[in-house]
Amino acid sequence: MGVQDHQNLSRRERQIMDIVYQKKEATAAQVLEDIPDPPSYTTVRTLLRLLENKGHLKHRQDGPRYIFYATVPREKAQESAMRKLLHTFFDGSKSKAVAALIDMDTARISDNELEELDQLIKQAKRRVKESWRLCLNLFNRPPGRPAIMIF
Amino acid sequence: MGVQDHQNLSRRERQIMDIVYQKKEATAAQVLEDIPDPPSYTTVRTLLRLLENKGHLKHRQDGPRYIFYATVPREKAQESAMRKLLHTFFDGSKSKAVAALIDMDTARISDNELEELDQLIKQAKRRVKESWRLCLNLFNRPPGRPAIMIF
DNA sequence: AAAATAGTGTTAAATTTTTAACATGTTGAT
DNA sequence: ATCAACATGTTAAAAATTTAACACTATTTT
Repeated sequence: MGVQDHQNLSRRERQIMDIVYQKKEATAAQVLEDIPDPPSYTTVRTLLRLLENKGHLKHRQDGPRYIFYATVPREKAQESAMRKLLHTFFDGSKSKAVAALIDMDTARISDNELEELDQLIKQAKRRVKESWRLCLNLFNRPPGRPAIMIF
Repeated sequence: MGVQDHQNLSRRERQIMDIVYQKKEATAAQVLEDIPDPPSYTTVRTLLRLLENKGHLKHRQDGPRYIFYATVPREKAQESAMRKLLHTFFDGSKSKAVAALIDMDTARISDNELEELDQLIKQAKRRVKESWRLCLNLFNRPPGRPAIMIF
């Protein structure tokens, strides 16, 4: 039990875990940079140690300093966070979530991101050629009924 | 300022807000039913009142009891929650989020949901016919380049 | 090598969160 | 109309979170 409950984290703990997940790994100083209403540096370190004691974080040494990373791998946390969001705001419906994503407008996008997107699109292309199950799954439809797909 | 920060909620406050959003509105008793590691009924009521004082909830009367609902409308909260998720786990990339949604497998789906999906698909169909801007937006691409879209 | 800098660990106080006992009012059934 | 059941409001104690001072160690700079 224990570890996995992203639920039972306190406010600060949650903020820190989010930062660590966002940055993949982080030092105390980096966390401090990103945390809202930042407390003192010492406080951040205390919280990091606390999270480590609770089993949510581990660290490796990098010269004199600690680099912290989550024990639950990003993909796992990602999925349960998405699941939670789906449940709380989209009645568990993936299609509704996709619809919301489509409607969202994003301000700007880096060249880096653009390149990643190209990769993703290429991958998706391949996968789609390979099988239609993705589409059916996306809309949770039984294989019998046809799904509509724009690509 | 103030209200909108879903960030600054304590653990219990967050749990309650999530339940209220998930159920659209809820009485103290209903919240108690859904809350993990449930405290006493009195405690739940205290928290609801607290959240109302802080401006996160309002209530209307239903006979003898209060029915609570969020002051920030569901769609708004939805969007900022999605944005937060995107930032924390998907490097701000909508396409990555969609990819993750596609890969997620859901256990089962109700007839009700199925019907809703049909509606959503029909709507999307219409919108797509109307404009390709949706697709471009989804992948954050400049209008020049052609986009690929899975639907 | 001494001083300054940047890190860690310990400890405990201040604050906030969480809890629930108790008092009170309102609805509904007998 | 009285009693039980079920609401709400007030209040304050208990627990947990949050904070940071202080002591110490290792690197880096002068």
